[in-house]
Amino acid sequence: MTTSRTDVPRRAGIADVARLAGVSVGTVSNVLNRPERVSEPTRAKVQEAIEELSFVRNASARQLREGTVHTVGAVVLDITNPFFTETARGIEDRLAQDEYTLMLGSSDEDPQRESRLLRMFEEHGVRGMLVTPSRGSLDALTRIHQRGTEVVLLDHTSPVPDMASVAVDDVQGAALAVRHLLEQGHERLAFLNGPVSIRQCVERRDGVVGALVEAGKDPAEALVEITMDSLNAAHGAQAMGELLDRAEPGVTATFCVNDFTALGALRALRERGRSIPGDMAIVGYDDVNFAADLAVPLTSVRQPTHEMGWRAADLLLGSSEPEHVVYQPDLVVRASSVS
Amino acid sequence: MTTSRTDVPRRAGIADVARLAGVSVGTVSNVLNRPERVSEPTRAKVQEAIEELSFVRNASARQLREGTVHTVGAVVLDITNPFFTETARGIEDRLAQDEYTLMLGSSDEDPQRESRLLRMFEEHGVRGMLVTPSRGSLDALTRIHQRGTEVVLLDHTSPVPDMASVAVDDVQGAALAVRHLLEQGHERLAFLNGPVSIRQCVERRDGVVGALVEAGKDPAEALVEITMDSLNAAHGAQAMGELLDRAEPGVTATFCVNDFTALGALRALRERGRSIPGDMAIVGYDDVNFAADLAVPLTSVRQPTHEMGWRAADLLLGSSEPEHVVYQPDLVVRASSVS
DNA sequence: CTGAAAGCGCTAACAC
DNA sequence: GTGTTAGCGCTTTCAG
Repeated sequence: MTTSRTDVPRRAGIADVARLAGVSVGTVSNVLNRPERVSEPTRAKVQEAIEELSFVRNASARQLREGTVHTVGAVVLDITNPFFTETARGIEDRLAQDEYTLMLGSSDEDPQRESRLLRMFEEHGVRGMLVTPSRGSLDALTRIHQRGTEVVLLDHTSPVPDMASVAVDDVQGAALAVRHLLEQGHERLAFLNGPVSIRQCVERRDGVVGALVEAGKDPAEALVEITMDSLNAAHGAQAMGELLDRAEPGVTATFCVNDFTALGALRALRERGRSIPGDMAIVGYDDVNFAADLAVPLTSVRQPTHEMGWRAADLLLGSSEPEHVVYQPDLVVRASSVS
Repeated sequence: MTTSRTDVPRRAGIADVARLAGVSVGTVSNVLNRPERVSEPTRAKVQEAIEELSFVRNASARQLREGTVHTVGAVVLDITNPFFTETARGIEDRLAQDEYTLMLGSSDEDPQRESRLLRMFEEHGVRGMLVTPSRGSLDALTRIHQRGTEVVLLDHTSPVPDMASVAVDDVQGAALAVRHLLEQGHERLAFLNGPVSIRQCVERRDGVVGALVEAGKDPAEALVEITMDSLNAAHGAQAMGELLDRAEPGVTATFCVNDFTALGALRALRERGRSIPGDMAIVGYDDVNFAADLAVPLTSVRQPTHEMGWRAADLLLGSSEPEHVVYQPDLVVRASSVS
């Protein structure tokens, strides 16, 4: 004996509410959207009917009618990367203020996965998208933008003036780190960097070189760069091992392109009995949540991730002129670089 | 001289495509949804028109018509918590397989924020929701479920058989940790735990006590529990300091309710010159990404987070009977607990 | 202040 | 194989 009727009672609609309250659908809609235009008693009746039927608005129908929605799409490279996790939280917090819903996806820098996300967001008619573009996806974004969906680039500067962007200055971040090490009296530096296919690695390299030149040094002499395939602790440890094996004279400080790499470098140093920062000073990048609590607290470059996400969403919802925001990172000095 | 026509050309619809291709809207719809029913030449014409107009389907209209959508909502406590970040990625990966869109929100265990998210998801007519409920929100979820939206509880066992759930056994996780420490020959243990308002803390405590009893020990004697207000490194360090100050005789191992706490405990031990694991063995919980790369690699309880998210989404999309999955955690043994 | 009715863009019968 | 058409649930003129 099935009771399909009560099992899944068709969701009550505005018409059901109107019927129960003894008014027209127009009035119910007014109660929902412009309550001030409805007399107190009718409003009460309608509210009661809404409770009674546990009526839930149908966002699709609303959006179909209104054209625009309270939904924003975001594409990051990988949500498990702390940088993007924090950024996503910033986006979420700004959207919550205006009761917007966040659609989120990770592209993994896979063009196919990325374009699938962009397409889905566009189909859903999002109010706008916040996108960390991977290589070569700007064309697609430009087309989407031309078709009328607002786009804010995340962690990327904009190629065109009418597409907003929020980024952080990687050149400066690396320069801060290197200037700090030079101020501590180090004469030669190592730089554990990632592959040139990663934009951040290229820009941080520019910052490193720039700061050396600015200090009157010849990068060819003062800098030892080691390139890693991947930016994790294992590769960081291996790269530091290689550096120590080379026994480069006078290299007393290392700048690591991110904190995980630095974590590996610290481990390699300890395993070889080197003291930090006595034998080797270390600076990382990202200021991840555990940087301050390591055996030797790690000096690191901090980026305003939450703020970036917040601001990117704000650019979208604020809907003024497209802006191009570039944040400046900070250096958080800890024991790994000062004695 | 404004060109509002070309500035924001009204998004092309199925009707525009039909007109340009010289066919009817029905045929266009068929090309989109059941291409096999359309002759090759017409399909080509339609595809061409689609390209030409850069037509993008309107998901709202589709959903309104079809009733159901390719959208799933997820509510976690805080996306910046690594546990949920990994879970979210698992959800995302499963959804990607079926071209579903993920709507995501963090509740911060704030009932208001949570119910706002649930309401928005329900209004959007999501296919289902994956929810980590905070205290007392099960009633709301039950109502939503009764109204016809599928619900899968995340990191929480289900109170009713027809609401699916995916959880991990916290009692077992803690028991694994304690058994391991007992096997290493420790006679008395400390347990740095969080407040009873956190379910996990209560269950892990049960696991700790259970494992002691199982080993024939009296928890009142063999266990020193210190309660922390918050589960971060600072509180962990403070709690470990307190433990050392008390100079409890024979306490040679500490189980920390999570890895951040353990990180703080490790720091406190080092600052006081204690050796790890010689003077004090440490076990954490969560196996965060940096656990293996610390100065003393941390033994920790690993939970299949990505898998949990994946499975939760799979329960939803698989749409068979509601299931109640309970995962068993693993203990990852590292240097912090074995000499 | 309230009601009636016209769509928003699309899908799925149902005709042809 | 293709065309016609009736809605999906809601908002919003426009009358009353």
